[in-house]
Amino acid sequence: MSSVKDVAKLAEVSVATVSRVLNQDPTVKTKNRLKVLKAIDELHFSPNILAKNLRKKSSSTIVIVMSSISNPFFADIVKGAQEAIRDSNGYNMIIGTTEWQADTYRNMLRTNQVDGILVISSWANEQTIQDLNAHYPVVMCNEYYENMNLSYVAIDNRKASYDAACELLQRGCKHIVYVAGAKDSSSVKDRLGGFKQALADAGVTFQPHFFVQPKKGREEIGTLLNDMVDRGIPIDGLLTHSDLYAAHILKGMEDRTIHLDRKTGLISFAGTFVTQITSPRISSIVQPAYELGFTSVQLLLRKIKNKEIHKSKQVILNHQLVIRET
Amino acid sequence: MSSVKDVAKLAEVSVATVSRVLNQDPTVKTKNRLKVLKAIDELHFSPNILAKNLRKKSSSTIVIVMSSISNPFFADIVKGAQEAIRDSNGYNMIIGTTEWQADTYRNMLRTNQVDGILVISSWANEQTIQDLNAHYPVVMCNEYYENMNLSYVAIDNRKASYDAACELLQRGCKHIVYVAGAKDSSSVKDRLGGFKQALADAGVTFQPHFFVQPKKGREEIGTLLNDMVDRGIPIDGLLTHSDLYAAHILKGMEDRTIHLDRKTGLISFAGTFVTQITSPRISSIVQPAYELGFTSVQLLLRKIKNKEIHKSKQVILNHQLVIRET
DNA sequence: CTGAAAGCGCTTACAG
DNA sequence: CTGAAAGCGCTTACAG
Repeated sequence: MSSVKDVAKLAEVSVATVSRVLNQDPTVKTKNRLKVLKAIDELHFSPNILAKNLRKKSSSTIVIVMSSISNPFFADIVKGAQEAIRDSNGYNMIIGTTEWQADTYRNMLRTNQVDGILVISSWANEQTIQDLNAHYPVVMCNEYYENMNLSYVAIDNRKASYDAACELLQRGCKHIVYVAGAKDSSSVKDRLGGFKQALADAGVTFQPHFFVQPKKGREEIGTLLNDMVDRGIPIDGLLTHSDLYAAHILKGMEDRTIHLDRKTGLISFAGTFVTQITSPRISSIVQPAYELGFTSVQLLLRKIKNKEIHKSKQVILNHQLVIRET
Repeated sequence: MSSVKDVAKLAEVSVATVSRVLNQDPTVKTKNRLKVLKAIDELHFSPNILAKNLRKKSSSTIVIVMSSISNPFFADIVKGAQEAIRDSNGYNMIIGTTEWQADTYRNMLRTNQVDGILVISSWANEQTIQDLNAHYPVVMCNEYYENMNLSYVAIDNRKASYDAACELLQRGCKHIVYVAGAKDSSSVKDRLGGFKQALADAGVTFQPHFFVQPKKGREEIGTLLNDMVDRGIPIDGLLTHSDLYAAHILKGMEDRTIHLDRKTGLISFAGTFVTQITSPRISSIVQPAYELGFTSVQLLLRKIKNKEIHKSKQVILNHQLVIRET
């Protein structure tokens, strides 16, 4: 419960000197420094961060917003982010929830509760991001918006999707269903673009009814696909936006005639642990989740430290096509 | 960038009045209130939370500590917690990481950055919890410590484990391997206790070499179990501390002679989505993750609001044995 | 019902 | 190298 005042009194110096010791100001004479350190120790003093941030108008804290905490892919990104924070010496990170509105985050930034914001995936619309990005340090991870001088870290989703589609086409798949993500984010668009491109390059016509976008949740996929099977539409390949989609498809298809293996391929994004516990194990475009998080935080911290709000940088990390049992 | 001072000037009242309007003080005359509200609107003012908390010595924020963000069971708990926070009108929640040391949390509590702490699972040792619990509002979720007047929410792990073991015994399993959690937490102990009790009640001797505790990570389980199989030790049932253990066992055993189905049973804790995407689907003790989180936050908020640091309450929620395909 | 003033616990020009 | 003082943006007794 002690404050700098108490420490100052005990150490027989001014509060200014205490503050200087706290902030490693080299001008403090060793003798005084030692006295202060001793007093701090005796009183079990530690500074009030609230007061410090209020005064300094900065918090050495970033907030990371995730659309869904239960997605294992995001969890891996967070691990990378944590590591970068640990390497940052002095910065902290809090995890915000999507429950909070954009206003909450804007306020946190405005009042210096946090110095910057890392947006993982598509939590907010373009307008919101643009608004935040104009005034505060923002980095997006995994998704992006064009034409707004935004810093982001992602993979080349178009290329990744193209690669996956080529793999399926090479296996001889002709009737490939594309299961898109629920929201119309950049990754959803880019991946669909890459998929179509691969078909076109292989001389295969893209059939609109092979495009499936479950807007209401994972359960819907099963229904949608089973409908297709029941209507006699042939399916000999699938490319899905997420591992969990793929896992649910695998389960949903189990008691149908369609059998998903290495011939009738199933490839998913993003290669989390989920792809390793299903039977068969799911082939996937593995995204460097850890690096995505790590690099994003590096970018954000650089922005904050160098006060480069209006300087943006884009980093594209490499993906990898890993063939497992589908 | 405006402050109460700016608002006061524009509304032609004192900052005290502005503050009163901000805090819904009913004594402010309607005319003044309207003037203030208008000024707030015009200036796009919103209060600086840092300054407010510093002055009020409370933050209306709780922090939730999780041992692992990537565990789907914990993610479900967090969802419940979020819902309770939303119902709380006015409280916020931040998610802390295990990276932070106990000191960080103690400091957050001491300097009113947060009003209370919710500890999910076993993040800290008994001494740390006791220390925090003596001075600040603490609630534990999913785990507990005895003899320290601690509030917690959990299931009856002993009973749950007993139930699961009985199911296996009833199926005729004689050689049941028990795969314990890595840390020696209350749930790990209680579940082992329940398991042993069930064996005893059924007249089956507990064999120490049927107790497996992978301390180094999930990968170890496969090795440990395969060793047993290779040494000719018969296994006709398994009870595991987590869904992920079970999922990995299922994969690890695939190419062994042992086949895990509804006869040679496999039952896991806690029934997350993981148990539904494996083949076969894993039977499990389903824990009410959402309710665990929800109830924990309720308990914590009550403690904070009523300033009942030294009054503790324990809530035991019901578990459920769900038989799927193992 | 309202305002002037003190204070939450820090940091930082400024003067010496 | 150090201290007195101002100030970050709020809230809250206190007096009127």
